[in-house]
Amino acid sequence: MHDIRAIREEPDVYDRNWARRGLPPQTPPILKMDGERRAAQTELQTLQQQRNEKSKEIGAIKAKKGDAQTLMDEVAALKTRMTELEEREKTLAAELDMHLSSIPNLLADDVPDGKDENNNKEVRKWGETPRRNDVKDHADIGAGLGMMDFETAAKVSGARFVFLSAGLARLERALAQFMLDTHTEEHGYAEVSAPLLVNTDTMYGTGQLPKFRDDQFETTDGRWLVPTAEVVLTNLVREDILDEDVLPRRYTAFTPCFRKEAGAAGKDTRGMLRQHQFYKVELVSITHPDESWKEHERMTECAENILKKLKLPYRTVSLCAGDIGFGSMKTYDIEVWLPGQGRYREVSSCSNCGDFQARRMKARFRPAGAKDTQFVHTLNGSGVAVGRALIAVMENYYDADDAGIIVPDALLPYMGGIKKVMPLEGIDAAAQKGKKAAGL
RNA sequence: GGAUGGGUGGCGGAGUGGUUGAACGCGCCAGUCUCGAAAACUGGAAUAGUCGCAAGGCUAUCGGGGGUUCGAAUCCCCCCCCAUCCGCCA
Repeated sequence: MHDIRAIREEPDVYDRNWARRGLPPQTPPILKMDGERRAAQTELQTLQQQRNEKSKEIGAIKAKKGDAQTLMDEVAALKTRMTELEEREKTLAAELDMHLSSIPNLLADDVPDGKDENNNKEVRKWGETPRRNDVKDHADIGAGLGMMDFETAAKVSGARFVFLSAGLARLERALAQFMLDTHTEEHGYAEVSAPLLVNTDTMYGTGQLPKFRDDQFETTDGRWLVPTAEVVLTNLVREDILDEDVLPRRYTAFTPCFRKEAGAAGKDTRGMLRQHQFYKVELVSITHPDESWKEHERMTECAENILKKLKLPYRTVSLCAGDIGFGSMKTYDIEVWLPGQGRYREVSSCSNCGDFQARRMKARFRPAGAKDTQFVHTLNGSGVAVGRALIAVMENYYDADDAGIIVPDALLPYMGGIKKVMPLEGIDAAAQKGKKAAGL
């Protein structure tokens, strides 16, 4: 959400910035609505003032048992116009609000120009990505293990769901726990177990609504399944006025995420890369406005650290203007190397939203000794997507000799003594026939 | 799901139609006193919008939305939320 007063003052700044995202000038219609709204409001307030004054007089006259009929008629006469103005003001305000809340955040100056992901700028790269001949894609590896079953998931739930079992399920859980422990014990994030169903105001606060309704699962009682823990963790400070010294606040949570993937028809249909439901460990920081850029770098490093500990090759890219998310001023995507695909794929996205979400949520802090409040800055990042990290572990740690997956050192403490996830007995034949995974 | 009781300023808590933006208490800020502090005393302080160069004015806000009325925190209707009890349940 943007500050309408700031837009009034420098509409050009806004239009120029939004143009980088490919938007046509937005401020002319905004300023027009705003002007009309204020005109209606001013006239209405004048009439309200008259009404209040006269009503007060009536009260005084009646207290003395006088006759106030003339005044009462006068006030009654104001009503038609007042009702008219009230409605006009309300309609215009709603329109303006709808318009404003559907416009994306301003971009930071150092966001690279560009139309789509091809223009993203690599900022660093970590790890070796040797060419190998014995690579396999995670869906094949999973089938070979007998622990990844899309057919049954389709029967039970539909497309874009999966059953994991045995060692793979355990590996997924180990990943989540490892990430959570790292963020809480080494990176200073507070662990939170949070609601997964949220109300409309909450979804509005972080920017999923009103614009991205079609991407969300809505319940029959008007609630929404969270598409990411960012939603709940960020809304933790909604409508709060925090003391300055409690900033920054850092939260982490391990949750399922639910997404309709409405715009992704036909994309990534193979394997479990893009699902309606997946696990993710999320990082959220609430900071002082002066600290958010530093925090953005720090958060990105925290996410990268997970991949380093897992010894998974990755690169970090700065998203270009055309690829950056709605609420973000600047975003780093961390992409992990997937040998099976021979390319890097996103496992984390770290964004600084500035005060964009804070405005929507009315999340503020009071600078020490100050009378007025200021909006906090909010940041979110995946630390990291568990499902995709599992894919990366499977493909990078695959041992072609025995079709097993070597457990990365960092995960050993969480695997109950399992050092390698091996195919289930008799699985080869079943897998080749396309039969249901033997582990289920 | 059923029943009952509630939602008022940072907090507690008054207030059932007319200068109530809202008593009182706590907390908070400034000052007096003090070497300094505490206590005591005095004063100050809501949020948003809007008009104005400014000083300042005005409007709205007592869970949310409608309604009655010249006038609503106070009356009526709908909704939401919270608490307790019953039922159900991991």
